[in-house]
Amino acid sequence: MESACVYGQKTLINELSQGLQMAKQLKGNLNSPEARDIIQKILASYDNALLVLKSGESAGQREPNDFPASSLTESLITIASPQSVRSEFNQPFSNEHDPNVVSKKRKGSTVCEDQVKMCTDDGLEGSVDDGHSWRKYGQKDILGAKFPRSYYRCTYRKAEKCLATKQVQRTDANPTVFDITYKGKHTCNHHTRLAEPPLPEKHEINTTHHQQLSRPNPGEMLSNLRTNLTVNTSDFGATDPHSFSFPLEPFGIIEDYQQLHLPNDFDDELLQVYSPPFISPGTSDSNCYTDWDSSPSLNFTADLDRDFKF
DNA sequence: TTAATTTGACCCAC
DNA sequence: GTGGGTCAAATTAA
Repeated sequence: MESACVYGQKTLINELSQGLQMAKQLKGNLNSPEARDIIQKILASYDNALLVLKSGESAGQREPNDFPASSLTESLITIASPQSVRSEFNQPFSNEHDPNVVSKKRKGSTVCEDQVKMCTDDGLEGSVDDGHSWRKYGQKDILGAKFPRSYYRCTYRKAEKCLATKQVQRTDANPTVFDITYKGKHTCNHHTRLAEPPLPEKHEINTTHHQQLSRPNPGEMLSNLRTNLTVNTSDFGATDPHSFSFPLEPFGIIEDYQQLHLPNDFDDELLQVYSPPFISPGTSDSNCYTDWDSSPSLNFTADLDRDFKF
């Protein structure tokens, strides 16, 4: 069983590697700057996927079929459990979660909290959108961090007394990757497209169920990748150089979950709980993965109807 | 005109 | 005293 899973992961790595090589070949054949830019994004996406997979493999912390049913669609997303916040990029993020660092969190701020890691394709903080409307209320330089931390609160804080806040910080190692900490729960009714961000209590779902619902096997992932991951090369000249994407379709993601042969007793609530939260119309040109239990995971979402197929 | 962002100051925990 | 988090006035954008 386990060996089969390992085989599946190796296969996935091999296939991704092949795709990487193909993309490189394509890069050599296309001369337009736009095409090169787009292909560079393909390469970056593959690199990310390989990095994630290989890191998981080397760490040996997780079986290959432990990949959650997330989508590698627009952004690179990692969801860390509240107590185990650790960047796979090996850099500190929130001292609050480091047992070796004293927290200076204000008294009484016992709101629920959760963290995710997101990679935006354009590297813009504004691309980080989770379906909620946020208003920036502060920015601070953080000790030991290259980039300042931004503080956001719900736009409807006053109108609906919604106390949800989030902190967004660009990681040192990879400026296109953001560590995001959510604090508090949205009490407003202004979701634009998605369910709530993952909240701590939602991570407490029993492990068995968790694994059942979130572990597509690599073979299926690869199959989906082959079937659906396409790149339109027919209109390079007319396309915004930054518009290439593994398109992000929130409800497509839900469909992906369903494609993963989830158990029949998989209920809607849990489906929402494990739906990737960071999807927005404004950030539709990067890729994402979701990581449960601080382990790498990968899934390609793909309802692309492009011309080019790997 | 209104809403959002910026930024320095302030508050609080350590 | 230091550093993280928040406030609120000033500025900018829509």
